[in-house]
Amino acid sequence: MKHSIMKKTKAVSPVDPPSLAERIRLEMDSFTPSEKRAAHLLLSHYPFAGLDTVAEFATRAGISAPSALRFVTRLGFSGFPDFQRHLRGELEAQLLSPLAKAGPADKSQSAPALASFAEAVIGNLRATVENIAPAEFDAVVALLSDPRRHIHFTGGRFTGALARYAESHFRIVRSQVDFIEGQPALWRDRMIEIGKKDVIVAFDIRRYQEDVTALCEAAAKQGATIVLLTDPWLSPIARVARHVLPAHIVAPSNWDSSAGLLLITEALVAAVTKHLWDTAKPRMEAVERLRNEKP
Amino acid sequence: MKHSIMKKTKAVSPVDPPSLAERIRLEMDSFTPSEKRAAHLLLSHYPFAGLDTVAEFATRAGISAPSALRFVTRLGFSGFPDFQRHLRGELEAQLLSPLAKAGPADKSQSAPALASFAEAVIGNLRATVENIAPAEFDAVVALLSDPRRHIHFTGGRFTGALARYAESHFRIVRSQVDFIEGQPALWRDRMIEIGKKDVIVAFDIRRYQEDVTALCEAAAKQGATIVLLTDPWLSPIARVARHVLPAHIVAPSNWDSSAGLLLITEALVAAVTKHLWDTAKPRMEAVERLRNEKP
DNA sequence: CTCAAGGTGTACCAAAAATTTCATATAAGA
DNA sequence: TCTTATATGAAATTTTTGGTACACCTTGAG
Repeated sequence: MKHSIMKKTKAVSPVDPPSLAERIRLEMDSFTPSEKRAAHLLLSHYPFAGLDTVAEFATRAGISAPSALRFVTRLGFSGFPDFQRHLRGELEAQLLSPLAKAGPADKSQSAPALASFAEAVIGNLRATVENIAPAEFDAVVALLSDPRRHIHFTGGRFTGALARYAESHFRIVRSQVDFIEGQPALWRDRMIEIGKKDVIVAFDIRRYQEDVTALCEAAAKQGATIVLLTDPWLSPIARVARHVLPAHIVAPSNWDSSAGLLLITEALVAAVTKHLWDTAKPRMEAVERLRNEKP
Repeated sequence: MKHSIMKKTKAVSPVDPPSLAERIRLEMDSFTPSEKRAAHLLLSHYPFAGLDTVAEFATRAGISAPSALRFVTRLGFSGFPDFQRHLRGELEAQLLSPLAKAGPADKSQSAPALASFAEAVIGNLRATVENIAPAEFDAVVALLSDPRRHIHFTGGRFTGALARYAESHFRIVRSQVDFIEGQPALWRDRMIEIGKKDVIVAFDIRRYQEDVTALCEAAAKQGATIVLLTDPWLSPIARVARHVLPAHIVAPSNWDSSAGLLLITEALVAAVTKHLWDTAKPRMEAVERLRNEKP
């Protein structure tokens, strides 16, 4: 009972944790006079008043150090440092949740390349989310969560890396996952294996690559389901795709930004992992175990 | 007299920005290696990392207590307690100004998976930008723009894809670019070629991979310059890295998000492309031409 | 008015933290 | 290559802090 409060160092429960302040308010009338003084000080400058030394805290509360000690002990802490740790923990959790904070104004001037680039990318992400129908997203999640399906990832010269990134995650979450190189010579023969049970997840943005298009068209002809991650102008693959998830890609650069594609990818990974958690968890544990037994 | 503590730290200027964090970012390149580590730790968990004891702070930063002391002294504080007082002061001012902001009423529940995931990622990007010293970023840009250097990209099982992504862009912008596979068997022999003229750009986030670390250590020993893209907890590679660019990676998922790493990567690509434009442009045109003449 | 029974503060001690010292390692300069 | 300057950490030292024992109040019941 006593120290049940402190275990919560990182529990990150969805509901706001019962702040210490709240508890103090509740128990206020059961406190001794000195304790009340301490409580009032703490509540009036919560939680900063408690971050000083005991001596400081006691003085400001108008009591003696031992009384301050007794106060925190009574709250269930094992000592003053323990009490402070808790306060800091609360503070950190509170400050981190609305981390949008983002310093105001001024820095834009000195804003180096990185900052302005980031703002553009953030704009892309927002626009990307806006333009994707939740239903479409959910449908893709359901598709990729179907254990009977075989999932193939592929992409172009730049986006191929994203396809790899996706594959390396899905490979752990579920079985029947692989990566197909874009060059026709490398997939021509595998195409015979592709059928209705297969899903192709293709990444393709402008300067659309003919070989990736060819791959998807061939697969579609065999009855495979195509999921396309592309830009707002839509890769020609869209013609044969069942699901299309477009991402905004324009950035203050000579190159396009793939951040939106990565966002969708990671969101899909997260959603599918959650969806398949019962089977994914053991798989992930098994992978961990295999990695750790280093010969 | 009693309450003097609360007000002492704030220089009640109407504009509050001279945050310590900002100053640290500015002076970053004038720091010694140990000081940089301390600075990175502090910035990545600002300001909470500094609220512990010196010993704790030093350990987490991977340096000794005296070095931590020297760091805060260098920042102009008379000692560690003084430094902590300042941090608390900033924190209090910051938390009190937009009072009652953080409405605990969160709509995250009703928001679709993609949207809430995007918000978290955007938060990560902002935090990432905040915590990278412009000077550090610029230094890396200069390094990667040096045509006499040979650039090698590498990464772990997930981040390897990002390294590939980086490589596929830089390869077009400049010469002397390649990708090194993480497994020791694949790079052992190449290591003889690595020397002072080489730059290793390593991607490594938690569940840090031993083989990537080994690669970097070996390369560093040969005199190569290491650039590290990692998370705020810093991969062990940081010990041998000349430049460290940390990205926030925590997302509402069972997996970490690499969006911050991608952001940095793309910003680097953009900056280097611009920097080398005179030589990059002809290269890019040549690549286009070669691609188009499809036999 | 006396006498418990908590409540509180003073004085002291032990523990922990901050800081200084100094030898060693590392990088810069000649 | 040899020096010199600088950076760094282990260990010793000093200072501060948290914690405790105990005596002194205060209060309320008999």
